[in-house]
Amino acid sequence: MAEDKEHLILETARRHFVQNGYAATRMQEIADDAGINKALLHYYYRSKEKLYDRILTETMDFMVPKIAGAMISEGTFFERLEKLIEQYISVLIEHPDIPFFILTEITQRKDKLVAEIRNRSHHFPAAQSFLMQMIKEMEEGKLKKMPPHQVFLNIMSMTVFPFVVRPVFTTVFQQDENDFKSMMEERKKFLLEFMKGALKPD
Amino acid sequence: MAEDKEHLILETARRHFVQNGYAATRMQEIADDAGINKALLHYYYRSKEKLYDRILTETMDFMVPKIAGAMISEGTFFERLEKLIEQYISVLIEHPDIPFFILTEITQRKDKLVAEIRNRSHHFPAAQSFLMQMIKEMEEGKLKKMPPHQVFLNIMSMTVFPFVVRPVFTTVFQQDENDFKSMMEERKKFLLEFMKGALKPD
DNA sequence: GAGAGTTTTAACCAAAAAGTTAAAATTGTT
DNA sequence: AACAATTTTAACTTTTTGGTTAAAACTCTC
Repeated sequence: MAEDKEHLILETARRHFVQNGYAATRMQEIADDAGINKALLHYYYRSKEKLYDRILTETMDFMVPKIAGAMISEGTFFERLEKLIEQYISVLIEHPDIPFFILTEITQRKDKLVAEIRNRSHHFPAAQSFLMQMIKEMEEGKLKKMPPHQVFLNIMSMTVFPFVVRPVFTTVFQQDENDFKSMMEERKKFLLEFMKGALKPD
Repeated sequence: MAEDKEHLILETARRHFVQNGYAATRMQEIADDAGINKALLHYYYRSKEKLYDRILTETMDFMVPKIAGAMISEGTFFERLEKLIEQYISVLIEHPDIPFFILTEITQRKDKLVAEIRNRSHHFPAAQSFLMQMIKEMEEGKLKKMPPHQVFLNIMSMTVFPFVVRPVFTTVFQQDENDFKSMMEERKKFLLEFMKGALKPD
């Protein structure tokens, strides 16, 4: 029972912080939502900031290895790109609020976020190696020559952005969660084909 | 002098709301930053919410016609795409915080935002017409056949997303504002070429 | 059933922030 | 100079929110 409540609090807090950000999250609401009282909240987690820090750290612990892991596979550039897109979108379908969470708190808590990113610098080589292979295959003529960082930005944009705008998107186009999910499923294959077309040498 | 102060307050409030969002913005900070006192703030704008609403409305009045206007030009699909990318990125270079602002307040004030979007439904045909031409040229074989809404999402992603992640991006890659600006300038031409490669029929 | 650990109750405190007020001071206009 | 409009001053109230406390109640284990 004890760890149950402790865990329940953490998961409820996660939902609130991730969906609403730090400033807009109320301790009372977390308590109400978890069906417990504020006193217990502070019994387990001393303060709002400590609770938030824990969520941020756990989120980074979860996401960074996923992204990095998706970039360090073996094979040709397109084989690696396929894994990256496939794995990345799959994780985001499961956790669609995380990109927005990370972005929301940039302005407020940029220093904290950047520190968390820097703490995980051992994952940086994954992105490096992915970029290097892109550059190599461009030089070998297997891919059309273009600015690698712009291409990288394109890949990131096209995978992550839909999840960032999801709340507007689904509302404006009157989609439900399942419509969006299946559009993102379709998107895995589509994005790879799209990138192949764009990067194929003339 | 009178309208000066009124205007100064509005512009200062705009900066704060746009950069920090509603919840994290303090009326006192707006007053301090504008070099006036809180009393005057309420003398002109009755409450925080009214002030915020005004900023949101003005922002939408500014952005929606810009985006729509960029989509309704004449010419071939690629001519129209060129204008869209060129105009859209130019506006965002001038107002890099706006995409983030709009996104930040989705979760909190989604209803307000969606209402503001719906109020401007007379601009929807612009996007419609842009999509229609894409579909037409796909059917004529001038463009490779692919899901039009996915292509549209790609265009939006690649134009807007860089501005959303700009704060992390510049920090992590130790860029300054000018580095970012020139990267976005380069991006105008790059994106068009990229899209041409991706959409060219085999 | 004794005792440790957990949870609730209910009231409370302190700080932050929004908002109000009234009088005085300043500025602009004629 | 007189008057109206603007702006400041400074103290104040109210609301919201994070955080605390102490006692009681409950639960689980031995």
